Amino acid sequence: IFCYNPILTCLSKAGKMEEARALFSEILEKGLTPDALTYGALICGYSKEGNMMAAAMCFNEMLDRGLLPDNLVYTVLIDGYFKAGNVIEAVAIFHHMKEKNLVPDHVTYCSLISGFCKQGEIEKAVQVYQEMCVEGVEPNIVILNALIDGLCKLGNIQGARQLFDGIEEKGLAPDNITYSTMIDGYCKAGNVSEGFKLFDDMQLKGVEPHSFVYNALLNGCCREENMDKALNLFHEMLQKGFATVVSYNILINGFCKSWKIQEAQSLLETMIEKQVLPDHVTYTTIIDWHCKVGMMEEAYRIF
RNA sequence: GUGGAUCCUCUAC
Repeated sequence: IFCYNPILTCLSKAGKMEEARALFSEILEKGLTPDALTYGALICGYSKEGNMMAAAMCFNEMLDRGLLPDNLVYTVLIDGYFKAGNVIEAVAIFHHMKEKNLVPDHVTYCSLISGFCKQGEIEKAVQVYQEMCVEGVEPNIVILNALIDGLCKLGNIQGARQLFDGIEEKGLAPDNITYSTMIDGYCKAGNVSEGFKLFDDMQLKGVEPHSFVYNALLNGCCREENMDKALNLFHEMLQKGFATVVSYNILINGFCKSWKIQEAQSLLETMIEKQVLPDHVTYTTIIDWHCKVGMMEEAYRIF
């Protein structure tokens, strides 16, 4: 079993659950006894791919064998249930974990907070955050990022900004994700200039913006249909090597929204030249807009 | 020790 576990872990991590399942059957056929790590690997893998039925079966089998799931197993289950939209089960698992006297850690709390945020239940997320603080788990930057994002996405940009402004007095420092979250929040709220202000601030603080930050701003410019500004930024990105397939997708969509289908089309050719592989988003965007303007022949050709 | 958490783009739902 000690030989099988690491292989199983690798398969689960790579998302190859059919193979993991086959290996697990082989373990049973050989008369070996799976241990907590064996089940842990399977549960992680299934949860990650959103197969919560299979994850739950493994979890129950594990309990039936008298094996004790650790913090990590509970956390991936909570995370998986939230991502599958099953808040009830996620919360039930959290309670189960506490009944077993396990101590939820940063990652567990973060999964709960982010999960509630994505379900639009920000007050629950805040409640968990407060409970976490009472339990003596100090907030870290990842947790604050999750909360800030939740507030932004629910349109509470002021609340997000308050949390953001309080980061340093907690002895923490905003990172690239913090900035890209806030900047995206401002851009989506229609306040692109505040996004650029934060973009300057972060550089003054020595946090070098990476591609997500640029992409958020790029998208902000496109939403304002300010394609000149978008192109300026894009050239900076090209120079710094931060232009990804997402950056191209944002620009292509921006041009399409401004009815500049030709520009979008030539950008598609540029990206191919530059060895940036178009993905399904690129093609969905281009094809969708060709349909919208009635260029069905061309849409089919690209398809 | 090892497996877990947070940010950007399109369409549809």
